[in-house]
Amino acid sequence: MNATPSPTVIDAWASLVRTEKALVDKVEERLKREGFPPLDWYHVLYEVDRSPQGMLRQAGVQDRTQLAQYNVCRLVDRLEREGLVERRQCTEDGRSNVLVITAKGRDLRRKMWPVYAAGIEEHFGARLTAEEAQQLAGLLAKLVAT
Amino acid sequence: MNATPSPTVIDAWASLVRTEKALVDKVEERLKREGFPPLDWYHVLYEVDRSPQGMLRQAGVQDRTQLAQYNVCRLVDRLEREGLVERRQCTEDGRSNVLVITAKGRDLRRKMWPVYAAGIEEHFGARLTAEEAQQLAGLLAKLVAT
DNA sequence: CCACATTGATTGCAATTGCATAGAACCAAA
DNA sequence: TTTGGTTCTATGCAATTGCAATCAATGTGG
Repeated sequence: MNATPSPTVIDAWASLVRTEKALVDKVEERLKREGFPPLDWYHVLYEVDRSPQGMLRQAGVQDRTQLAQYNVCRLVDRLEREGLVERRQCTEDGRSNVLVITAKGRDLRRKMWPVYAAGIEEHFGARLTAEEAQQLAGLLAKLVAT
Repeated sequence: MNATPSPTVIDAWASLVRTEKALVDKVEERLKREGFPPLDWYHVLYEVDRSPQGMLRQAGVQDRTQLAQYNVCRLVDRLEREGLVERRQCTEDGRSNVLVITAKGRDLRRKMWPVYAAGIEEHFGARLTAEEAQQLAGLLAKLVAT
């Protein structure tokens, strides 16, 4: 049913996996070097922050970040412990939490961004033209079509 | 020194990170479903297997897989415990280990490949033409140039 | 309304990973 | 050949992740 992939495809796959890891490692390392928490913290804060009223259900975070449910749960534990988000009861669904970003959370996100951005630019943006970046995004988009 | 990336670049970056994770998760899930160990096991076995005489130093594994040094060490512990590779003293360098793949290791790798391959094909290969795959690999290659 | 499957969140326990360090072998320069 | 730096591997300990349940709230079909 599924034929074995062509060498071209295998090569492209390997490039994808290796390159992504190499780049993320470099970007993460920069964040760590500057004393910031891991990228996942940023991504969660970002998703909550950009949601209406700075609120988002845990399940929403899960969808947007692709983290496993129990990982979201425990990452939120940590964020909450640090005072970066709050968990509130959801009025519409008794099972859900609504996460609310705090001023401290917003502030951390704001401070992380320039460092994250510099990493993206150095290792990624600076190596592609605008057309190439678009082309890349276009190709990647084809891979997640439903 | 590092300007903030353009929206196009940020979008492409986000696509890269998200897409890679989504695809790897799907492929890993298939392996798990069929009772196989994680992808990293495969990658290590693969690298050792394809090296001359089925031997490779641990440091070589580290270079090729981009795993952290201590992770290679402990992953090799597990592989060794399962009888998939052996650690031997390196005759040329007293610090090094040489990993040797066993028959069992080769066998596992061989059995994992069709499952891995089917995952690559389903989630990746089948969604791209040969030209697109090449294009993608080309773009990714630009990102790791020294 | 009553099962019964589903969804959202949590948690105990085991496995893995990250961090910091150690220690041995090698290497290069004086 | 001694000193000091670097490479390669290993490990104790803490943090994170994965797995497999559990539990409560919803939703659904009869």
